[in-house]
Amino acid sequence: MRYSRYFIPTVKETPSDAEVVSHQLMLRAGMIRKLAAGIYNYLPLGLRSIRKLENIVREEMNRAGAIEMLMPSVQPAELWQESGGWQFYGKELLRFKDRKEGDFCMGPTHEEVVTDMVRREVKSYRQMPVNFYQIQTKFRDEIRPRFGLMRGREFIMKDAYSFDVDSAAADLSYEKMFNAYMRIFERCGLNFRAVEADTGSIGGSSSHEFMVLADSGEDAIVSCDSCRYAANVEKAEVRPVSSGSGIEQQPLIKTATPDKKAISDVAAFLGCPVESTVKALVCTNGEGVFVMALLRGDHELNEIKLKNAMGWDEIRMATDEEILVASGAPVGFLGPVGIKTGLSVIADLALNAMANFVIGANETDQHYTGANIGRDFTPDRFLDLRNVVAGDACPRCESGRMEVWRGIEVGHVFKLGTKYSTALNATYLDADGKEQVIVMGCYGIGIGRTVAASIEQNHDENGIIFPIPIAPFHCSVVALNPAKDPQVLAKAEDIYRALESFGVEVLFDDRDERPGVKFKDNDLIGIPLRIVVGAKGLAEGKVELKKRSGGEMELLPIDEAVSAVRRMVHEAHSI
RNA sequence: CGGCGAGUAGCGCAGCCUGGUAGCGCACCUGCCUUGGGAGCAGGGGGUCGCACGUUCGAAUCGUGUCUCGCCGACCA
Repeated sequence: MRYSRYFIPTVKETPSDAEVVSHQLMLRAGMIRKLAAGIYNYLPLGLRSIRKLENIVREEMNRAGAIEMLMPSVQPAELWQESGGWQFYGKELLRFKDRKEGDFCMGPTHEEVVTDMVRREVKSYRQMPVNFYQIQTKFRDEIRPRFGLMRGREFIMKDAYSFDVDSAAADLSYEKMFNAYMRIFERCGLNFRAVEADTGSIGGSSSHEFMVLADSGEDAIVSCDSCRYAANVEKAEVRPVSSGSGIEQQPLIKTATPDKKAISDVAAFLGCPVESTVKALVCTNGEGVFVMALLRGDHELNEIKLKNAMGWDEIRMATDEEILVASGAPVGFLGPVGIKTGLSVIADLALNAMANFVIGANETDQHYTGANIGRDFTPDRFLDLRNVVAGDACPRCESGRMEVWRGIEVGHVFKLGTKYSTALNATYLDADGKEQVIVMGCYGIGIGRTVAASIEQNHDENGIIFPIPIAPFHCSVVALNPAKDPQVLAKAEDIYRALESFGVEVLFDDRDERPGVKFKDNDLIGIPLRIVVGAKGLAEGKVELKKRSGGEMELLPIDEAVSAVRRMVHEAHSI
């Protein structure tokens, strides 16, 4: 491709509304342009990267036995009413009417459509297992789209749906997809983790998220430094501690702690470590049910664990007024000792190992010291309620310690079970002629988000550094002062042609621009390899070869430069 | 949906408080010059100041309403 005939509108200045680096760089590199909030044009360069990723995904999905198809982005309301999603989904589902006043929506996902297709066509156990996938545009009317392609409203997604005769077979389908995802993200050259995840509103029995490690990631994940355990913090388990014993119990003493509400202030005021305090938090399901959660002072409540333990659909922290009504105690001085009956108290497992701790006295400006479980109060239940923190012991192996990362969710695999097949009555006849419900799984990859995540992970102060497999071009050939030096232009053109004849995708920078401009542009758009053809080197029959990722610039004879590029591109594709 | 902030040339911004000819840098066009890391000089084009209503002799500037965008929060396969 000749740069002069292509379209790469780069910009020097960083657009003010782009916050994360991948968004800034995709805008600056001329890969995307915003059309409306969370809705983007994919310009030629951006599209090339997206297509590269799509093809990797296709190859691996096909290799894993999935079958490509394409479903509509506009979907009839009837299907969503049948699954219950029409009511459940809320405003994120963009709804509208056609000319005949019929209700439709833009598909935010395709479980309904694919299950409808399957229930019509798949009637026998002989037709399974089967797994359909598509690469398609989804629309979710996010409350707050942000970070460019990372969280758009319209976005490209690969989604796959497996259909099996029973849950053992479904487990196999799940495993195939899991392995395919590992290959996909490895081929993309990404530093990622597959983590256990909460199944959230989509339901189902188990799921893994594929997280690209990046400081700008919206999710916190943890992984063991010695075994393979890794999980989203939402889900990550804490290793149970053995109960403390043999410590002599101190008396329970009510102590004045004037105006000390935050647990760190209380600890500082009383001169004890935060680890010796217990904080009480009140949560509600928003429907009038409240619960008091007890945690060690320095620990953080994991609302999802509490929500799941309570069997609630929703959870939030109670407001100050609600707390006063539910517990009869003022915020900042809450505690379980002598608490209002009817408010259930759940203690985090860490409290098992604690003795003689500080805790709120349910009176303004008062805390207890020397509190002990069993003697002074008894929680209704002990549960794992807190977030894992760095350094925690691994729940799965003996020696491991947990590490904490930020991650960008680029893929998600779910065991769906029979949620949709039951709702939509997708059944088949087994070998005995008996009707059975199909067992499903669903598997998504955010295509645009993965490209953005790659940039998030691979960039420097000059711009993007694409790994070869998803780079829009493999190599650029930069002709220095081509308008003035026909010799340079001619040689550069030869190199361009030679590389293309070997299947290398080349961006030939034949523009009549100053060298500095060309170098800056080529760095910005992140082409992995660069050959510079200049008059000086050419006098010796040599050109420069440099990797965008760094390393030394090499001055090589033309033939050697060409074959080196050919070799590197070939190697990158044979992972 | 709550709190905060912003809408002035393609991009980044000043001007607004204190009403009176709409400005700067980058980008763009022409010419000269320059050519190994976003050069220089000269000239030039481009804006119903988000929209509507109001106050005023006169509104980018003051008031009211509205729309859009962003940040924080809640929310989120």
